[in-house]
Amino acid sequence: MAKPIKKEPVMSVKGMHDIMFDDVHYVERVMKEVRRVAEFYGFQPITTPHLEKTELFERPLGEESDVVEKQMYNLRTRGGDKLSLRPEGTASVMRAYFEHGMQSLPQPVKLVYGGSFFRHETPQQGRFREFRQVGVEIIGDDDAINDAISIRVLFSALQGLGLKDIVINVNSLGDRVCRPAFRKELLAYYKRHFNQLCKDCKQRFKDNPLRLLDCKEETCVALRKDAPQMMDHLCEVCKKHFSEVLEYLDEMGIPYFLDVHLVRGFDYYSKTVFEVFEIMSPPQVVEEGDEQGVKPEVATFTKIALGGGGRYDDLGELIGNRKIPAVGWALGVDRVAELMKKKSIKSRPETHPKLFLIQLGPAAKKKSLVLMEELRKIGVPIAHSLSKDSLRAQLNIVSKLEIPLAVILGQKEALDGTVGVRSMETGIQETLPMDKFIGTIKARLKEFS
RNA sequence: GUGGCUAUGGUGUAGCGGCAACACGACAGGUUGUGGUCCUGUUAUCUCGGGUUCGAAUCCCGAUAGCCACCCCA
Repeated sequence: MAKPIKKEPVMSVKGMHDIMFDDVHYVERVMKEVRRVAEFYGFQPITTPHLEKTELFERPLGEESDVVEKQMYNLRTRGGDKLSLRPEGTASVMRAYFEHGMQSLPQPVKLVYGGSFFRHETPQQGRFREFRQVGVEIIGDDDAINDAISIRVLFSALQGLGLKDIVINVNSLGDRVCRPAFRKELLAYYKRHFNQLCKDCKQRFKDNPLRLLDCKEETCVALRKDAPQMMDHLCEVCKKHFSEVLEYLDEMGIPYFLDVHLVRGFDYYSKTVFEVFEIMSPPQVVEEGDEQGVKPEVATFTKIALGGGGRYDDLGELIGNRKIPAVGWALGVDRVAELMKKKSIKSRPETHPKLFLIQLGPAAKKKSLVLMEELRKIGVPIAHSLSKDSLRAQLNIVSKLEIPLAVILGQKEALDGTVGVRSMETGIQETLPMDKFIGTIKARLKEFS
């Protein structure tokens, strides 16, 4: 009388997704393109572990920051070590820099990295708990040319991926010399207007005052118009640095906007900060006859944040107890991949097979294993369905896959030492001796390329 | 963490209190080696648990999950 127990099928973890089929090619293409451009500019690849000591992230990201406070996947080992799944890449790369004595290499050290990162937050469009980032870091030199080069790589990689409407917003956050004074003035200003702030901003006022500047609430936007700007408070060093960055960008013809309200999430940034966006066209009229489809407030330009970064001259001290200037950025790979797909940009060069290998009978099946390997060696992509034995079922698949040539290797052919080559379009089939097959097939394939 | 919306085969949907339907896909076959069409069959305890009712996929409550937005961020 035992009640049948219904087992819930095991599902993937919330916010962590399977990436399948062509989507994998998109993700890989983004990673590869960034790496290709970066390596051209002298960056070297690095891969760091997914798990790090929790403390590596605690100070650099800001112990009050949301990421550290509630978004990190923390775990404790049997030995009692506190570890975390990495929520971002810069701290790890910086750690590696010190750990492997990269100070003794010619400076700056230029590194490119990529992989999965983890944040425990509520998933929504374009934001998952496991997400992929690719990024670069230039460590050990404070010259503004490094800021510019890093942006150069970012921009070129996105262009190389076929994204045309890329815009870079830049700003300077000042440094330890000038930012405290600015912060004080900012707080004083907002203290006077505290009552007009939205609920969230009242919280920001306490936690992260710089963030007051990029609230989207109407009253706060109005308020910030008269708010003090970092730009007016930069010290001489920061001012010079920033204007040099802009000069280099001008020189390279990289389009950018000065966004004086741009701030970034992590504590470790100083001086230059930037974000990269794709400008989306105004939304099209939804469909004819759907009069309610167009909302006027939506009919403006929208932009999608793809990545961002900046300079972090103080991070070295937090991680390696040495002041090491650095600049870098990270790109949201999943977002870029999604965007490319939406824009019908190809994920990879065409490798769709033009040949399908059909086998019939045990002897042919074995021979086809050898034949496939020969084709692979000469670089001919091929499709097959070795687990199906009926000729009809196999031909059916050839049709569905829209493959122009079927190579038929059956019991008879196996005995004769021949293969049949059938054109799916015309139905014409010729029989080739096996030893001539490899030579002939290359020529035949040219018809379809 | 806070809110809104949704939940029917592998996928996309219909049914809105009375036998769960359709399309696509997948698989098998239509007399043992020649495809696309066609035909047949197979593919669902209507997310789960309670309640209302003679009767629930349908109405109500709860759970769970997913999506979207806020916060935050890439």
